Parts: sequence; C-alpha cells; structure tokens
Amino acid sequence: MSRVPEKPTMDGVEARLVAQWEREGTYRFDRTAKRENIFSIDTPPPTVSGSLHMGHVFSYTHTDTLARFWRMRGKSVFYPMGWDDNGLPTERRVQNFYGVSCDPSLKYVASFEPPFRGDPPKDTRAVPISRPNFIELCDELTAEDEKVFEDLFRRLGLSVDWSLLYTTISEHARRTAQSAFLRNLERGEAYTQEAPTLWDVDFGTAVAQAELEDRERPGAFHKLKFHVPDETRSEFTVETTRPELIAACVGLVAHPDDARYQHLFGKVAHTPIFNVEVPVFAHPLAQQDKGSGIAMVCTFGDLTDVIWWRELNLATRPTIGRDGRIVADAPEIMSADARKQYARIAGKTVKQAQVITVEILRETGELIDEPRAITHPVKFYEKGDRPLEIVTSRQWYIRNGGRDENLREKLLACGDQLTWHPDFMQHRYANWVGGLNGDWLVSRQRYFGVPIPLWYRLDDHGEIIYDNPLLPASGQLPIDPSTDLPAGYSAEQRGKPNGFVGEPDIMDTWATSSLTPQIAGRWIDDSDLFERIFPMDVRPQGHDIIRTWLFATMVRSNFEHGQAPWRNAALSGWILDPDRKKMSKSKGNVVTPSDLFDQYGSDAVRYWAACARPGVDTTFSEDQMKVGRKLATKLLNLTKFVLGSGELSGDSKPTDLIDHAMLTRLAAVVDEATTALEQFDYARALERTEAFFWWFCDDYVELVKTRAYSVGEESSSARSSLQRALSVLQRLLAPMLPFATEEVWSWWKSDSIHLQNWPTANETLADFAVSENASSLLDATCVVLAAVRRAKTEAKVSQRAEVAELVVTASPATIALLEANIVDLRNAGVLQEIKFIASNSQSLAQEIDAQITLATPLT
RNA sequence: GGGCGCUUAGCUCAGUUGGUUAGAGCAUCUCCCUUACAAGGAGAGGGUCGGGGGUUCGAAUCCCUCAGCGCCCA
Repeated sequence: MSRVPEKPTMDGVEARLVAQWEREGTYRFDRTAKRENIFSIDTPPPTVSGSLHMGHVFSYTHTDTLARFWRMRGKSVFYPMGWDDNGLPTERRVQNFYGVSCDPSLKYVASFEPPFRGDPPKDTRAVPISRPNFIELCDELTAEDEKVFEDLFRRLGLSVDWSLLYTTISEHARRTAQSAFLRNLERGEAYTQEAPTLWDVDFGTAVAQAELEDRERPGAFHKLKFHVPDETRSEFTVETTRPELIAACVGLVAHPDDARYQHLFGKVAHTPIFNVEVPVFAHPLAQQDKGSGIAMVCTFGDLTDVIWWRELNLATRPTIGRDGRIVADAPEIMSADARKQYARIAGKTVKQAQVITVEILRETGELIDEPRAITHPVKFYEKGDRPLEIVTSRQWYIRNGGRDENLREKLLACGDQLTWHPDFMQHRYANWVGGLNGDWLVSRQRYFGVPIPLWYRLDDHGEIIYDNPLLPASGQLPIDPSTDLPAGYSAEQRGKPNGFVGEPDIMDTWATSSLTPQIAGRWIDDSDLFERIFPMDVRPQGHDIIRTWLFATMVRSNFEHGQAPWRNAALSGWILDPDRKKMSKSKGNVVTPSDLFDQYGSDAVRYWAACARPGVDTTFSEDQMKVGRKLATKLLNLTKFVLGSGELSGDSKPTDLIDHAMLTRLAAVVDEATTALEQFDYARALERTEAFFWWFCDDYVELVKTRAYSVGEESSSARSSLQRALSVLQRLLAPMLPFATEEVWSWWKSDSIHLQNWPTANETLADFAVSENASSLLDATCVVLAAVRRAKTEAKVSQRAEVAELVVTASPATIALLEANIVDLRNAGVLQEIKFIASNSQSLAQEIDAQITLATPLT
C-alpha cells in the first residue's frame, strides 16, 4: 500500500511538485461551476519592475492558505495572478536599464537597438527615443521581469491558476480600461477641467491626492516688509517660507479675529521688490500663531493658497513653469522697474530664485532680520524626490465623492457591505473617504500606460476645442490617439486648423488596476465568466493602499455595477526587520526570498508567514522558518512511522479508550481550525493544528507505539487510529505546508491532497461513541507519563530506563480507569510494578501524584 | 492636531462572549544515541500581563486615565 522512502527528505520535492501541479492542472478553475460553488480572489497584481520581497511572500501566502482551504471545501477557486506592468516604475526601470529616455516628438525607428541592456555606466547620457520605441522596450523588459516573478510565486507554492494570468498593459486590459473610462464619461462620472494641479517637476506629470505624502523638510521663515500705500506710509511684516514667490503674490490673508490686522482688512498693500498692489482679506484658515499670522497668497505656493484663491476670487499670477523654473515673462501687472528685478530670477530653479530673491530683498532693505530656520511638512509625490509645485493645467478627473456628498455617502455604504479582516481597517477606509477634498485626477503626462481614448477638434486657428471630444467606436478599442485616427478624419489633419489632435496623456495606473475584477473576470468580453465570479469573495491587499487601490476599485465598481466588488477585504500587515523597522529597499534591510527558499524550504517560509495574525505587522524571523522546517520534517517522519507500523485490515477500527480520547481531541481541533479558516484566520487554524500535532507526536505516539507494533485487536485499534489521525493532520496542514503534505500524502494515497475533502469532526469520530471516561483516562495517563519522564530526567537516566516500582496516588475513579487501561502507560514508561493509592479527591484526572523507583539505581 | 493599532517570559508571539496555579516556540541550562525523527527526544528555570484608577465574588481580558512605540490622515 504505502511507498515510504527509506530516508524521508524534502530534497528535490518542491521542483517536482511544482511541475506536477502544472502538468495535472491541479489548481485549474472550473468555468462551469455555479456561483455558489466558487470562491473568487481579486489577487493584487505586483509591480513587475520592482522586485519581489518578503512582503509579497508574506501576504500572498496568507491568500494561498485561504484558496487551498476553500478548494478542499469543494469550491472551485478563481485564483488569477496579474502583473501590474504599466506606469512610472516601469518607465524608470526601462530608462535605467537601457540608457534611454522618451521623447514623444521623435519618430519611430524600426528595429531600434538600445545602447545598453542592463547596467549602463553612471555617466551615460540617456538616448532620446520615440514613444513607440520606448514602449517596445517597456514590453521587452516587463516580459523578462514577469518570468522571474512567476518562477518565484510558483516556488512559493501559490495555488494560482496560471491560465488566468493577466497584465495591466495587455490589449485586453487597455480595452477594458478604455471602455470603462468611456462609460464613465458617458454617464458624466469623468470630466476634464483646467485647474490648479499638483505637479512633479522631475517626472513632468500631475499627481493625485492619493499619491501625496508629507515629508518634514528644512525651510526658513523670511520676514518681508509689505507697504501700506496710504498717507501713513506704514509698513508691516509678512513671514513666508517661499520668498521666491513674491512675484506670484495675489493677496494677503489673516485670521478674522487677529487684532493685529483688523485695520488692514479690505485694504490693499504693496509687495516688496515688485511693488504690486494686493488685497488683504480675513479668512479663518489663516493661522494666527504661524509666523507673523498674516500669510502671502500666491499662485500657488501650497494647497491652502488654492483654497484662498478659489474662495476669495483672487487673481492668477503663475510664475513657476512645469519645468520647475521661474517663467520668462513677468506678470503683466508689473512696472518696468519691477520687471528688471524679475528678470534676475526668470529662468532660475525655485532654489536658485530663492537665493537671488533674498539678495534683492537685502538690497532693497525689505528683509527684516536673518531668515529663521524651521522644519515643516512639505508635499511630495510618493515616488518623487523634489517638493511638488502647483501649476494650472487641464486634466481628466473621475468623480470619487470628494466634491459630492451623495456619492461620498454611497461609497461609505459600499464599505459597510464588506467584511473587513481585521475589522478596524474599515476606519482607514472611512477616514480616507471622509477626508477627500477633490475628485480623482486620472491624467498622467507619461508614456507607458493606457492612453486616454479621445481626440479633440481644432478650430480655425488650430486651438483645441475641449468640449465634445471625438470618441472611438467601441469596436475600435483599444486605441492610441497619438497614432490612431478618429472616424471621419485623415492623418494629414492631425494638428492642423479645423483638424484634430489626440489626447496626449495616459491614465493613472490606478485607473487600470482599479478594474482588476473586471480585467481578471473578462467583464468586457465574457459576461458568463464575469457573472460567475463577481462580486468576488475576497480582495487581499496591504493596508497601505486602502486609499488608492481598494478605494479606486470601489469607485469603479460602484459606478459600473452599483455595489461593492467583493464580500471581504483582507488587509495584511508589514514585515518588520528585527529592529522593528519596516523592511524596504531604501533601508537596505531586505532579504531575498529565493535565498530563504534554498535555505529552509518553501513550506518553512510559508510557515513563518502563516503564523502571523491577519493584519498584524510581523517581524522577519528566520528562527520561525527553522520551526517551520522542523514541522515539515517531523511530518515526514511521523508519516513514515505510522505507515511503517503495519497494514490495516478492512474492519479495523478504534476500540481502545485511549485511541477514542485522542480522536475526540482531534475532532475538536478540526472544528476549531475549520471555524478559524472560515473567518480568514489561517494563523489560528495553524496554531491549533500545530499544538495538537506536537502533543500527538510527543505523547500519543509514544504511548501507543508498542501496541501498534504488536498484533491483535488492540494493535489494530492503535494503527487505525494513527492512520485516521494522520490523514486528518495531513489535510489540516495542507493549506500551510502544501509541499510536505503533498509529498507524504503521495506515500499512501492517490491524487493530490489539495483536491481532497477538508477533514470533518464526523469522519474523525466515526465508528465509536465519545465517552467522558476516555478523556479523563488520557489526561490522567499523560500526567503520570510526564511524572515518570521528569523523574527519569532528574535521575539523569535514559527514558528507556526500567522503573521497578511506580506508586500512583489518585482518586478512586481515576485509579479504576488507569488500572483498566494500563498497557500503554506501562510500555511507554517501561514500568514493572505499579501500585495505586486512593486519595480523597473526587475529581478525575487531576491531583495525581506519581513516585517512581528505578530498577537500576544510579551507582 | 485627528484617527487607528500595539505594550504579556531575555526574544517573537498566543490567550474569542471576564472564570482553576497566565501558555507556546526560540534562546538559556540539565539530561538522553530511545529501531519515525540527533536538522531528534525528555525535562528545568524564567512573567506583580506598560503605569495608575474603576466595575466585579473574580480582570491579561470590560471602562477611565497616563506613558511609550508604530501606522494612517491633516
């Protein structure tokens, strides 16, 4: 029956099973399954131009344990993998890998060869190439990266159906994203607007609120003299951290209650250097305790400036260009003298302009004191390394409730439709939705992404008419408006008066990845499949992207389907290094997963991950992996023992009270593990299973070992109980240790363990009646066994040493049970004589005292 | 400044409606080559459950408060 190897080992097993699972289609999704028999997972598509790190291994393992559990519960599991290959990270990687940069004005060069393929020298000047050439290189490199990712995930043992693989830049994904966008547009959920926009100078693109982060940066308050242009000729002080924006100043604002500035409200003042007239307003957002309490409002220094500009109807005087430099032309309001001063900062970077402005202020005597150094929070693009500027530009937006109370309420209600794991994560969602102050900006002035699928008409003068853009026909998608043509126009009309021009921008990566349920489920062209998997059962993801990925997906699903796209959201925690710092590349504390697979085995690494409570930040711990490896090794050895103890005849069943007790205990563990997994708590399931497993090996196996090796009904009971327990344990551990369990299963069963039925309490308890006595006997036996072991250890003798006499003091009921079932205890303890002394105790099991006398006293 | 989480043995963590003497693994120490397993096994020591207050017959668990750490948002 069994095919137990001579020397159990995991060597070579992983590679063999990875190939076997693929060959046999073990994890293939059944497209004919009905919705109620499907468990569908909205797998996070990792950014392929990054590298896979322990955070991926960690969270994907969690999801995989759930997938495996539900598969064993009889569900057809829709478990796709996706690669997020579009977007800025890929562009950056391509630039650095090939030594190129994208210049959309250049023409395509057929069979272009990049100057490098990997590691260009540091001082290389990037070669500008056309957008189509650039995209070709993006496609080439992502294909390579994806191969590496896939190999790693296969090694990790993810039970993904690889035939469902999708990417966010594929023809299908572009078609889906463009269709969804056009439908948003048609329903008025997407719109274009010219507005102040956060702008990353280095990347040359607008960024959205969700991609911002505050960073503490050094700065300095500069005290500036403003002038009151009345008969008093008085002056007052305005403190600012951005003196280089004096030319962009369009007003001054102080708090309505601020006694110092009451006399100025409603008046005008003159700016330093340029002597431009600006109005003074009262507004509650002005902070009295910040600097001098009166703030310079500029076009645009920060987001508060934008609010003031909007609410107070201020003028617009942009002085910072999209290149991050001061624009050449001074604001028109300026006098000739002012223009001369302005010319000194024109064309300079913001930093340079600030230095020069301070010089000028010193010359004019309008700088009071020296600048006062401070640190303050400055807005950055999360992937950028220069402070964001705010420029006015035309962009596309998708409504997200930031400017619409009804929509906001709807999206909050979508959050209520989900079960959150852990539940407190819902606060993060509600917080974010409640704090939105604008719609979702989806335009990006980049290249490798899904194009916004529109063209615009040009008027007689060649100016763009933004109203009523030209739309592609649905059969035309996906399109690239920079090369494809709108219906009714010829290529010659591109950019010509009365002709057309393509929308040059692409969509934000999130605008595509917010459609992963629709992309993975083939919403656009396979409604049969989509209806089987949507809404999906679970969205697993990191809690850091609740505001981006989770929220954006909710927005799109609400618009398209009027409901939340999943039933559950499972948020995983961070990986911390042993110093409890978040592991990240920039901190240089990352560990390469494949090295760990080599060292400990995939199951061991998975074990570490599966020990972490859902949503809890977890310390990276190789020690924990060693424990996992120990567990896997132990499972091999245990299986070898159980299967090696002899064959089972057909009518074998548990008859012995000790065996009943063990199985009763195991049945409770099955129930606990099942309930835990149903509630997404793989860690609890593992912990309970594991605790039982070690006890089973340490005590139960030791107790019945001799009996199992012998013959007769008692022996048959032991062997059938051992095998029954083994089968249950292997299946309980299968979601966490898929390799070791598959290996040991193959020694005595056919087919994959991962397609077996999840164990039940009923099958564990079959063929016998559960009795109170059994548990009491087992408890008492273990207490006595422990006492015997302790005595032997204290006597510094081998556990195999014979005991001449054991004296057990216990309640009469316990004694009766022990006496009737003494064989296992006698064998395990190597006991000769056993005497019982009745105590007054009424309780079973407890209050047992065991004294031993060794057969061979120490000399 | 607002929100959320965490604080239990030297370390990493369990402890699910409040209920015997607070558990596990690692680490430390002692012992044992025992025919499933020395990449093993048997044991031992180690905690006033962050501080304080309250509710209760009873609190690691519930409430209040303070402190430290971390994350998210301003």
